[in-house]
Amino acid sequence: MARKENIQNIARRKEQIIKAAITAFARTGLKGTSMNDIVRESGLSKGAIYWYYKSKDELISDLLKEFFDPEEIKKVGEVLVTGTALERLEKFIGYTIEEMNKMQRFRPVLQELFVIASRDQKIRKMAKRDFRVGVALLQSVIEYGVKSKEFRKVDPNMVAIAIFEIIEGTALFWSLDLMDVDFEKQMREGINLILDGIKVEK
Amino acid sequence: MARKENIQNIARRKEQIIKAAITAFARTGLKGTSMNDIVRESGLSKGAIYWYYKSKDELISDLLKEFFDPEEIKKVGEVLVTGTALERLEKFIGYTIEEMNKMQRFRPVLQELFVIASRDQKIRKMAKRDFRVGVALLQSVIEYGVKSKEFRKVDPNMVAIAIFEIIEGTALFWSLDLMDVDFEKQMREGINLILDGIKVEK
DNA sequence: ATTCATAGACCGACCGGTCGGTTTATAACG
DNA sequence: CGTTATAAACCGACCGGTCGGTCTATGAAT
Repeated sequence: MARKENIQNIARRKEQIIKAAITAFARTGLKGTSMNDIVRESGLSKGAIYWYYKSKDELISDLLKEFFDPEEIKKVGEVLVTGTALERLEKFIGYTIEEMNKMQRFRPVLQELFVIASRDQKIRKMAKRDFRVGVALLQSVIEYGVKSKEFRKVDPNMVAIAIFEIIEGTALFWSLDLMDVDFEKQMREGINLILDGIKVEK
Repeated sequence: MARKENIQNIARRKEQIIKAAITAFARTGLKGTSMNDIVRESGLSKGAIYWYYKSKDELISDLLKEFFDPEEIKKVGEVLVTGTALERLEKFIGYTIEEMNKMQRFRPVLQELFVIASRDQKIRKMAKRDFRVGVALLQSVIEYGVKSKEFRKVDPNMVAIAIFEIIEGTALFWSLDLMDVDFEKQMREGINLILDGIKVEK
């Protein structure tokens, strides 16, 4: 027999290509980036890229998994099972801010994926699943707070979505450099505004 | 004498082209829509469109003014000078919801403009000016509420931005069909959550 | 141990087609 | 007739994708 297929190497190469693609996409947008741009950015040849991905669409499909990965947020959920509701929320917010900072450069790509999602049912479904996992996570923390009498009786789903709106809204305004204030501060204070309204006075 | 330049007619034609462009862009995106698509949608010829706009970029530039028009929001400001702070806010929210419903079909175009704005300084400046006018408006209402003792002492700028985040966040989730609840209800309740926290108890 | 055969990994010139934009022809109207 | 307005044919640049070919790791045969 001849040379064996090196699965580990395939994964490494695909990662190399995806990373180059995200960088290029962040710079010039999904449609504005040609395969030749990705070729240049990756340091590989066009033939190599088409060896691993049979089309630009397939490449983008793979890239989507990096952005809409419910598994990752589920892992966060596992950590949110100790402490008061407020402490759990603080942990969640801390994680979110950390993640946002890490992804800042690629935020325009995510925003563009939202646009595509509004036209493409398949992508919209991925975004929806991701959204639902996140909301469910926050919702469970709010529910816990209501049960432990930290929060007054509220609709946990609605509150969870509202907090998510603050998070996504802050990220949007931040990526457009609309606010003069610090992104982390604005996000924390925005969420606290909501929490102030549902906290039970001592 | 030459035929008189019919300014009214030019404006009508331009509007016809812009309207067709927005419709086409909403369907297939800015880059994904060719000039020929716009030609088809408008019912005019390519020559006609290039008679009124000398490039696709110039067309998009004109289109931007429809989406980032500070004058329009300023008009709303003029109406928000009577009643209690809460009544003024209610007026503002009502106007926002009405506007969102009207623009629903074109929301993906706006979202796409945000993406472009994150890469294009000129467009970002337009978005920023629009944002600032809106925030200033909301902020003045909050300030009024603080002065009239309806609201407790809060940072009006921060609260205004938070409300805007709820608005934009709801619009985003709505356009992606992420929420199962009604968009208007979610938006109102999200904002009320914030207001509950800053209202002075009677 | 050396040679050979095979298939995975990779390269870059090239192709058909589409794009934004231009030019040319013609109609409408003063 | 000259000007304004519109339509249609056309252009070069560029795009996604292909394809013939090269290189290299590895098992089989000698």
